[in-house]
Amino acid sequence: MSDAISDLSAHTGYWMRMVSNAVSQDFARRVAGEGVTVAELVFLRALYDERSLSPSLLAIKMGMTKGAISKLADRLIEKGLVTRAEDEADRRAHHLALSAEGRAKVPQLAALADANDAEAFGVLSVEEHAELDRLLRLLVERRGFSSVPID
Amino acid sequence: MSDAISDLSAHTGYWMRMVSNAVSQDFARRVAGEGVTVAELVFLRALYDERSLSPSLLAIKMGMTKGAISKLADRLIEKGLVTRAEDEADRRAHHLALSAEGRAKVPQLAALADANDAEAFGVLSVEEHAELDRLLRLLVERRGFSSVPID
DNA sequence: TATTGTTATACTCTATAACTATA
DNA sequence: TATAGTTATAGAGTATAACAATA
Repeated sequence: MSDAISDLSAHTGYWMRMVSNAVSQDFARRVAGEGVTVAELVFLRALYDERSLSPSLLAIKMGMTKGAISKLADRLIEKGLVTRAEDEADRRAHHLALSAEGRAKVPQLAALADANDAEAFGVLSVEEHAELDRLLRLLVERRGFSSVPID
Repeated sequence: MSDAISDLSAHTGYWMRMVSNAVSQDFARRVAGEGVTVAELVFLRALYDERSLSPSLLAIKMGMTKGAISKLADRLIEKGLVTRAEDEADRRAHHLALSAEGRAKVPQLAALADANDAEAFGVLSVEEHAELDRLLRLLVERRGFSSVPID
């Protein structure tokens, strides 16, 4: 028929995608129960440590475009979790912040993230889990990956 | 302000998504140069070892729905890489197969996959790379993950 | 002119379900 | 009735660029 070529499963990237996607999809299902997507969770989490952030800063922080931030913000404002205000000095600038409801929701979402990670990687021994962490951080460091990952 | 909660970067899943998405996006860019998406590549690769496959079997093999397979097939037929034929015995059934052009393209795409994996994980030592592989396969096995991952 | 944000467009992947044709 | 496939619809993420308002 045709020449034998390397199977997709010969690649580390193949297994990495399989694990990452499965874990992310589990996570997406969990947070969907709280009425948000994973991207929205990251957005809310980024605002949790700040009084407010501009769309531009948030875009850099999340590794997304300004346009994507606008859409996300629209949805979260619609859900009552985020507020948008104009800057008084520079009237081009906006301030995005958590509403009281949004701020209350972040710890619940963080607990879901804890639970998801525990379930996903709890099948590894403590040593294996630590080694996996080390290797992943090593890759991020050596390859220069950045930005919060969004699925 | 608010209670301190665990940072997203405390989770293995966070780093896994970051690495996986970066590697997948690199890969997507590479194969885009050949005019296909990653999902299309997996589709073509699945047909490479067979004379033909039904949409149903392909859906199971790729972990996708029949509807998604239909759309993918439409695009690949449009690109001249795949053919669709009716079964003579059971006129509900279809046969999806690689065109000559499609069959010629798979080894090129496989070479891109090889190169992408080498670049992505070449920053690890041979031992570290092997250990990462082992841990990922362990997770797939113990958690029962399945289906080809599509980004 | 440059910058801040929003809006518009388009494409991919995903999921569900309605629908057609055939068995 | 059940099965094989296609088609329709909708939501989410991504990317690019056009656009309005302000500096």
